[in-house]
Amino acid sequence: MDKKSRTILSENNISITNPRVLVIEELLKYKQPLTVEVLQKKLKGQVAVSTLYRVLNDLKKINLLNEFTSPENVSVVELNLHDDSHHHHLFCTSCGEIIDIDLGKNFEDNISSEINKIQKMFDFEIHDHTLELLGLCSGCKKD
Amino acid sequence: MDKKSRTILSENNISITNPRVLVIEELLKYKQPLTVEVLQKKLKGQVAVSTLYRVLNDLKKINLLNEFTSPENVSVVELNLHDDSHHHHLFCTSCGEIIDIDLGKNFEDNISSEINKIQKMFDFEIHDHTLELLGLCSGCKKD
DNA sequence: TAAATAAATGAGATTAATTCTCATTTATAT
DNA sequence: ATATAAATGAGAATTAATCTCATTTATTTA
Repeated sequence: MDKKSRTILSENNISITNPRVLVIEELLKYKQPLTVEVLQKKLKGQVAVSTLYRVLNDLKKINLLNEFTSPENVSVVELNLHDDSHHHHLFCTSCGEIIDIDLGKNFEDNISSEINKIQKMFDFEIHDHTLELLGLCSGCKKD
Repeated sequence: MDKKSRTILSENNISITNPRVLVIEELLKYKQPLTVEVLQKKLKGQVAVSTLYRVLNDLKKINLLNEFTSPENVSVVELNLHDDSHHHHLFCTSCGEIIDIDLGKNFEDNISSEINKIQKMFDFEIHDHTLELLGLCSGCKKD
C-alpha cells in the first residue's frame, strides 16, 4: 500500500516514520481542521504525546501543516495540501465544528482592494488575511 | 477625581475595587489592544497576578472586555466600550503591534451579503465575523 | 545486505500560562 | 458603625506544550 503520507514526506525530504505517517493519515482522513486535543485522542496508544507535538512542529516547518486558535481558544491544526490553499474558517460556537470555506473570487477581489486602502491608511504592508465566521451549525441551531 | 472606570463598574453593577479600577484605567490609557503579558508588566506591584486574571474574567462577564489570540498565539485583551464596537485587527507580524481598524460601510455590506450566501450554502446561522490582516507596520517594513 | 551513522521516538521531567484555594482584607448593605 | 457579602493576595494546583536523554528506528555507506 503506497500511502499518500509517505509520498508527501519523501517529497519534503524528511524521513518517513510511523508517527508522521499516522498523524498525516489521520488528518487526511478527517479532511476538516482538527483540534489538537481530538487528534491526540484519535492517536492514543499509537503516538506518544511528546511525539505528536514534535511531529506537528515538523510538519509546520515543511509548511504542510497550519495551526491556528479557534475563537474558543483551542489549538486547531489542518493540512496544507496545496500551495495555494488560501481559505477561511467557519466555526460553530456551540459544538466546536470547524469548516473550511472559500470565498468567491469577486469577493476576494473586494477584500484585496479594501486591504489596499488600509495599507495606505496605516502605512502597513499586508501579506495575508483571514475572515473568521462564527455561528451555529445546522445541528446546533435547532436545539 | 471621578474616574471613568468607576462609572463603568457601577453602571455594570459590580463592585468598585482598586484592581478593577487599575486594570480598566490602564486599558483606557493605552487605547489599543494589549497583550496580557504587557498588561501584567504595567500593573506589576499594583495588582496580584491571580487577581489580574480574575479581573479580566470579571470584565469579560459584563461584556466590557474582549479577549482574543493573536496569530503568534498570544492572548490579547481590549475594552469593549460601546455596544456596537464591531471592528477588525491589523497585526504586525514582526513587532507584534495590534491596531483596531474599521472597514468602510460599503465593504461591511459586501461582507454581509457574502455571509448570507455562506449561511445558505452550509446551513449555518452566522452571528459574527472578523477579518484579520497580517503584515508589517511602518517601522518594521523598513528593517 | 549488514554495519555505521544520524535522526526520531517514548516516557517522564520541566516550564509557563491560567485557574484554584483559602485566610485576610475591602466593599456594600443594614 | 456594624454585619455581611464579595474581592484580594499569595502561593498551590492544573494543563498544554516543550525539553531531556536513553533507546529505537531510519537512512546511508561500504
